This record gives sequence, C-alpha cells and structure tokens, in this order.
Amino acid sequence: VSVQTLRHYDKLGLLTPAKVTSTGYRLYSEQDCLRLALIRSLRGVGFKLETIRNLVTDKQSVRETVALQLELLEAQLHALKRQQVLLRAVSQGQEDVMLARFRRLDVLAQLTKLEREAFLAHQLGWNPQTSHGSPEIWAAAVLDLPDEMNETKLEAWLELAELVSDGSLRKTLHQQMRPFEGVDNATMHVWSKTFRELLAQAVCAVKKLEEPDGETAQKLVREWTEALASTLNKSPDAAFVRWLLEHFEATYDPRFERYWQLVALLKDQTYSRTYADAANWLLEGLRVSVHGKTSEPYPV
Amino acid sequence: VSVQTLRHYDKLGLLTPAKVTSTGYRLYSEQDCLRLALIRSLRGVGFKLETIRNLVTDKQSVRETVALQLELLEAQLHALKRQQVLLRAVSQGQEDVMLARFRRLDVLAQLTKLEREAFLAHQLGWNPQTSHGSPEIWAAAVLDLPDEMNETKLEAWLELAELVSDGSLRKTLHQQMRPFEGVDNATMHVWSKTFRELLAQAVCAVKKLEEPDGETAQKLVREWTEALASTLNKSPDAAFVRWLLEHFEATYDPRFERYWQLVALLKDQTYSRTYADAANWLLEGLRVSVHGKTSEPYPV
DNA sequence: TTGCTCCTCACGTCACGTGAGGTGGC
DNA sequence: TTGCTCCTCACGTCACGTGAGGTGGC
Repeated sequence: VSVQTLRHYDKLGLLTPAKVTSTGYRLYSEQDCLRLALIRSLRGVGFKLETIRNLVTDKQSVRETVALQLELLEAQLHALKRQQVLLRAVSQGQEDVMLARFRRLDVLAQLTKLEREAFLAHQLGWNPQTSHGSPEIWAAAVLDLPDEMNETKLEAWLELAELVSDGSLRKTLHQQMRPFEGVDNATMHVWSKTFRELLAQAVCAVKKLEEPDGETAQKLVREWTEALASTLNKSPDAAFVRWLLEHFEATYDPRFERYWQLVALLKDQTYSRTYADAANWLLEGLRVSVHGKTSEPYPV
Repeated sequence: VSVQTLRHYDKLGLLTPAKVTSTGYRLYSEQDCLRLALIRSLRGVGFKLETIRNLVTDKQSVRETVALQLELLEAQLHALKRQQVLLRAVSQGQEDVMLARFRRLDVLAQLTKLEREAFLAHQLGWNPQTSHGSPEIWAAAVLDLPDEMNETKLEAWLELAELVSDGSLRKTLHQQMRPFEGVDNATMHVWSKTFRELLAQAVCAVKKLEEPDGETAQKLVREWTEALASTLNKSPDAAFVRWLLEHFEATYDPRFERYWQLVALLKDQTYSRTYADAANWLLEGLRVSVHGKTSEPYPV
C-alpha cells in the first residue's frame, strides 16, 4: 500500500496511526497493520471506504452489506458480459464498417421483447392477417422470445437478427410460400396438420435407420405429395412431383436450420436435429422417386 | 440523455450543436442525434469520452481499440468473479464471525501456487523427509496445483483450504498412517505398488457388479490383508484382520473423499468415484470376512 | 404574472495519485 | 554535504450530477 493511501485513511479517520512523532511522522503498530489488512481486503471486494468504516465499527450488519454487495456485483457482471458480447460480435468484420455495424448491433441489443418479435416478423415478412403459411409455424419462428437475456442468449439474438437483416432470407421464404398463396385458411389448417403427422412418422423412420429409398420412405413420400397436391388443388401426377422437387431444391437455404437452432436457444428449448433430419430424409425420398435410386449412400 | 450530458459533450467538443440561438439555447440537428446515439452506444460498452472522440474522428483504429477494450473487460470480469466467490463463500456463516472468516478467506485466496501447496502440506502434516506413507499419494494430494485459478477453481480452493484448516483432518490422517510408522522406505514402496494393483483389480470387479461377499472380493481381501501384514511385519491371523477392520472404521472420514474431489477439480482431472467405490467395496469385503455375510444388500 | 425550461459558473463525487515546496535523519 | 524519505497543502482524475443565481418564451 502506498503512503498516500495511509495518509488518505488517516484523514478519513479510518486508520489512525498508534503514534505520531513530534515531527509529524506516522508510526503504525501491529494492530494497525491487521486493521489495514482487513481494510484492504474489504476494498478488494469492492466496498467503499465509508461502508468499510461502518463494517469495522459494527454500525452496519455484515450479512446485509455482503448480500447487497453481491446483488451489485451481479448487476455489474451482467453489464460487463453485455459489453463483451457486443464487442466480440463487432470485432470481426472490416475496419471501415465496424462503427456502422456496432451501431446496428447496439440498437438490436437494446430492443424489448415485443420489439424483437416485431423485428423478426417484419424482416421475415410475416403479417398475421395477410400472410399465408401455417400460423403455428410462424408463431414458433417469431413469438415467445424471452424477456430477459443472458449473454449466451444475447449472442444468439444478435446472430439471429443479423441473419434476417439481409432481405434475402425473406425473399427465399416468400418463394417457399408462394404455392400456398390462394389456399384458404381451413384447407391450410388441414394441410399443416397432415404434414405434422407425416413428419412425426418420418422422425420415427429415421430413428429406425430406414433408408430414404426404402418402402416406408416411399409410402410417406406418396402420402405427402398426394396431400400437398390436394391442398394446392392439383393432380399428383409425375409432372407435379417433378415440379415439387424443383421447388424445394430452388428454395432450400441452409440458414433456415441455423435460424431454428438460434430460436431454440433463445427459448430454452433443446434443439434437436430430428425434424431437420426427417425433412431432409423425406426430400431425399422425393429425389429417389423422381430420379430413381442414386449410387451414393444416404449420409446419416 | 440528460441536458447535463449534452452540455458536457459540448464543452469537450465531442458533440457541438448544429445551431445556437442568440440567447444561448443549443439546437441539435438530425445528424447530431445520430452522432449522439453513436456516442451513447460507445459509452455503453465502456469506452471513455476521449477514446470515443478518437474513434469517431478516425484518429484511432477501431479494431485495435475494440481488441484492447475486450482485454480490459476480461480483466474486469475476472476481478468481479473473484469478488463474487469471496463474498458468496463468506455470506453463509454467523454474523459475528463473518469479518474474521472473510479475513482468512481473502488471505487464502491471495496465496501463490507454492504457498497454497505449502499450506496444504502443513495442514495435513506432510514433511517429505520425515513423513511416512506413500510419497506418490502425498504428492498427488498436495502438489501440482494450478498457477492461475478461475472462479470455479478459486471456490474449490477455498473449500479445500477450509476443509484442512481445522486440525482434525490432520489428526485423523496421522491415525491412519500410524501403523506404518516404523516401516522403511523400500518396504513401503513395495506395499504401495501392491496396493495399487489390488485397487485396480477391485475397480474392475466393481465394474462387473461383483458382490463384496463374492469369491473375487474375498480373494482380493485375503491378498490385501496378507500383503499388509507382511509390510507391518505381523502375521495375518484373525486377530490382525479384526484389528485392521477396527483401524479402518476408526480412521474413516468422509471429508477425504471431498478432498480428492476438490483436488481433481483444481487439477482439471475428471474426478470419478471409481477409486473411492473400489476402496469401500474392499472394506465391505473385509467386514464380511470378519462378521460374516450381512443381511443388508450392499448399496451400489 | 406564473411556472417551466434553458443558460452559465462552480463545486461535489470516489479513492486515491501527483506534483510543489519544505524538513528531518543517515 | 548529499540523497532519501517523510510531511502538508492543493489540485487532478472521470463523466457527469447538483445546486446557485439568472433569464427568455408561453
């Protein structure tokens, strides 16, 4: 400890030397040293000098003061972690756009729950009144975000927000939905129920390690295309199936999987690849039914 | 933002209003607002005003400044976590001893690697020259502690240090070692090698779910007692086996297991209960060989 | 005329650190 | 005599916040 510190404590009356010589020199006793060590220790956990004075003179409950300090620490840690997430996120990227990007990220990080949901809805082009597509899936993709976010969630949110900021995901999504444009709500509801059931069966089949060119897969693919054709008011002929495969391949985007992963993290849901795997397995089955069996084995 | 903040930024020349009326009122433009937002965002991640001025006027590399700030944050987080661990550790316990305990814990937390090792050795009563018992086990219990500790390790270290601070563990340990007092180093080395092999076999047996009253266990117990008797220069008769069981039961202390658990955490070793389980299984086998088969099933 | 907001100037916050200018002991 | 350390007094740090005392627009 510096001599300035000792003088400072003396001035505050927090640590008065045992003796002062006639020439003004401060002489400290063993006891003073112990007291000084205690003061330094208490300073080391962040108490202010006035609080320390109260603690060592028994004017303030140690337990209560410690509890208070712990709360304060919690808040400080939260703030620092937020700063860390933002700075880390911005630290990669080109020098000349860093400030602009930082600006955007900070705004995104400050949004409230409702604003975050509205942001996602807007960027993905969801309007509950006019959008087509299953309302349940839209809600799962956009709503029920958490109120408070810890650092992991904040990081996920920033990645998610940047993922959708670029308008391209919205366009792809619109392409994906296009075939359903004219379908009325009731029909749509039936379709999404059927599809959920098919997907559940596909999940089971994938678990049993069934191949996408096997009987189960081909049966599911047939049911799937037939249900979809009926929903879209078309006949499930070979041309339709070919069109369907082309449609899926044209509107496929790997970022959607990352999207669901991040959303699951934000909602404290354990993300499992099962649904994505099942969907890919069905798509592979569709490919087989169009092009015939491929020579490459299906990657599990 | 408060009007004082704006005045402050104006004084520093960080944000000069676009217009000032003849009566001295500051009028800000849209651009000023954007600049203000950027300044507030940069303040929000902990940059000081001078740094911000350099950043917005391109006098300082954003990338370098961000990297520097991240390092600073890391250090601050480390410090805050240390405070948190100390305060949490002290927060339970009686009001009137909290300050004294805090004092002790802070001293313990500040020790260097060598001092921590010396502390453990001293509290457990280990002196490499004069102590009996296997040097390898002593070293595993006391040496190779980490240099730097994160918050988890610091917490473990404080618990470990308090565990051994009370002299009772040292006494129990001394009791445990007592039978080996007169044994010379060479004999001791042979014994500890034999015991390690026996323990390894016991681990295998426990994995195979063998019962402590089964053949394997009884065979191992017999080898164990015979080796121990030979080490201690005694005959492995019924009286010796009875004395052995009494000795183990008298010097058993559950805190030893916690000790090894904490040491494993400090050394980044994954602690598995297998050795403790195997030792207990052998002890139970010893019990069976002394008292006969108990009616209670052995808890796995 | 009455609130209200803005202004400037200056001092306070918190725990010391840093000179300026001076003095006592080896 | 020469460094060295101690002393006091006073100001600086950092980003504002807080009065004191005064003024312009509704």
